[in-house]
Amino acid sequence: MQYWLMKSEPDEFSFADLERKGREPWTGVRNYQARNFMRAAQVGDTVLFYHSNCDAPGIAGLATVSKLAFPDPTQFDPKSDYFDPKSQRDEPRWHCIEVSFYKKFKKHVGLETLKATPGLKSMLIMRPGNRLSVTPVTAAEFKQIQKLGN
DNA sequence: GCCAACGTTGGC
DNA sequence: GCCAACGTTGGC
Repeated sequence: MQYWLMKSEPDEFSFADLERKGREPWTGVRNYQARNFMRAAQVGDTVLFYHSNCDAPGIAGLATVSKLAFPDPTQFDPKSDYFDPKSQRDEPRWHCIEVSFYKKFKKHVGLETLKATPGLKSMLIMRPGNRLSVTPVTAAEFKQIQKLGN
């Protein structure tokens, strides 16, 4: 059982959107490190859903991984923003996972709260300039964040 | 809108 | 394989 933090811009796709839809294929990740983390994700892993690039950056709630990594269909779609002409169908460059809504936090855990919590200073998301949209979270970090949210 | 950080690209 | 230029991310 692993824990992950996944970023999304709420203008594009928010935690409320996930709650409404139930599940969502996490397409459009075009960063090798983030892709590798998704390839490592297992069904049942827990996901911290982070809102980035918005008025109130922070963690809105929890999701779960509901499908193992599979080829991201948007890489083959010329009409998609995420189209990658260099990716071959028999050797797809990009993968995505499916995430499902799990639980809303009672309290939104804001970035400033994460920053103010000593045990969370090591989180990758805290690193200045970090741009990974998928990052692993340790069990200890997860426990603390869950406490903050409930 | 600014700007620091960092991944990617491409010339050499 | 180096590295400058460029684009993007994301907090502020």
